[in-house]
Parts: sequence; C-alpha cells; structure tokens
Amino acid sequence: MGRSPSCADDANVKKGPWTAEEDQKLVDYINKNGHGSWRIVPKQAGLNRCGKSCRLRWTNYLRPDIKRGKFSEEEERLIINLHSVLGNKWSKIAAHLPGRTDNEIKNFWNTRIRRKLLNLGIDPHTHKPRTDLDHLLNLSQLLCVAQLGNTMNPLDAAFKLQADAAQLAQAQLFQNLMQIMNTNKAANVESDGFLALQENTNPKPQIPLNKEKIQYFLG
DNA sequence: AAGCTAGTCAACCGCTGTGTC
DNA sequence: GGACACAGCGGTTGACTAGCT
Repeated sequence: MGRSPSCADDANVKKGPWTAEEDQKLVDYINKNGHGSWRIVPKQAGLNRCGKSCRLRWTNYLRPDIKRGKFSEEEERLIINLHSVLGNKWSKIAAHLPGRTDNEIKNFWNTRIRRKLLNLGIDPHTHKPRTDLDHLLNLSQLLCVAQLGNTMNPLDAAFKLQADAAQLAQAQLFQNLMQIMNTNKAANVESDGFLALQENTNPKPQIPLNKEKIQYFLG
C-alpha cells in the first residue's frame, strides 16, 4: 500500500478557491463524460488542478443533488443519533442524509453540535455526561471567579477551591446519575429510530438505580 | 470607522483501504 | 506476498465574514 503521489509534488497544479470558469469546465466535462478516473479528469477537462481536487469540488459543491442551506432540527437529531452509533464516520453518516456531504456534516458537527453538546455537559465523543476533570475544573474555576470579590489569604483560597471542587464533583455526579436514569427511561420509551438501533446493536446491561444507590454514590 | 474576535466553511494534506499486476 | 496506483476518508488549515468593542 504505497502512498499516492501527492498533488503537492506538481508545483504547476493550481490550488485554492475555484473560479466560476473552472467550475463550469468541470461540470461540463462530467455531464458529458462522467468522472471515470479522477486522475485523468483535469487533463481531459482542461483544468490545471489535480484529480483529487476535482473530485472534492464535485462531491462537495458541484454535484447537482446537493442540498444547500441550514440543517433542519430533524437532520440535526439524525446526525447526533448516527454519530452516537457510527462515531466520526462522516461519509457513513452522510449516506443517511440525502443531499448532504460528509464535509458539510463534519463542519456542522465541529462548529455547532459539538459545542452545543459540550454546553449541555455531554461528551461529544461518548455521548455521555461529561465526567472529565477539565470540565469539573472549569466549573470550579467559574465558581471561584464568581466569588473573587471575597478576598482571602491564598491558603484559605486553596482550601475553598478544593471544597468547591469536591462539592461540584458531587453535584455533577448527582446530575450525571439523574441523566443516566432519564436516559434509561427514555430508551425504554423509544422503540424506533436510531436510538433504538443503538440499544439493539449494542445492548448494555441496565443498572437499576434507586435513591439508596444514589445516596451511596454521593456518600 | 477601525480593530479585534469568534464562527463558518471550502479546500488541502496525509493516511488508509482496495484493486491490480 | 509485495509493490504500486488510485479513490476515498477524516483531520486540519486558512480565508472570509459577522458581530462586538
């Protein structure tokens, strides 16, 4: 499996944004001949681009079946569900969203959904409530900043921060447990769609949680 | 009005998978 | 089985823009 010769090897090949004229040439050529081998497309179409660049331009922008514009809430939900099952397999996710490209979905995920999930305290990789130290630290730092008005000596401040972090960790853990309980409930109610698919393809042992167990976790 | 910052998205880069010899 | 060529994929970059100070 050797590496493909990079387009960068050819210094004469044009890079950067496509012009309307280049687009037209590519569209005309593909409409007439189909793309066949992408390597020969630029030569045949009279473009000073590499085949890779032509393929990308066609699949992400020029293809006639591309749906442009904002993602609907339905599409957003679908992307989140598919991502929870497939992970960063953008092309696989795109296959379930007619008219959307993998690049578009990837951008949408990285710029909108990812941040949205983080703000909700959900890890965008695992789709589970965040428990990472950074997240808890951020929360405790926020709290610290909010209380900065009350000046105290550094040692007291350190103890206070530690106590705040512990308190926040407890609160976060409690919140996480509640979310898990709600998720379990929701999964039982949800009988169709990809959430159900995820449950079916990757069944997890359900841990019954009750007040006593939560109390135990929280100490 | 000018400068700065954050968000968006098109395009590139480098790697992997697959088919062929 | 190994080398090669190519297509496709996912991560990253950088140009552009909108909103804010």
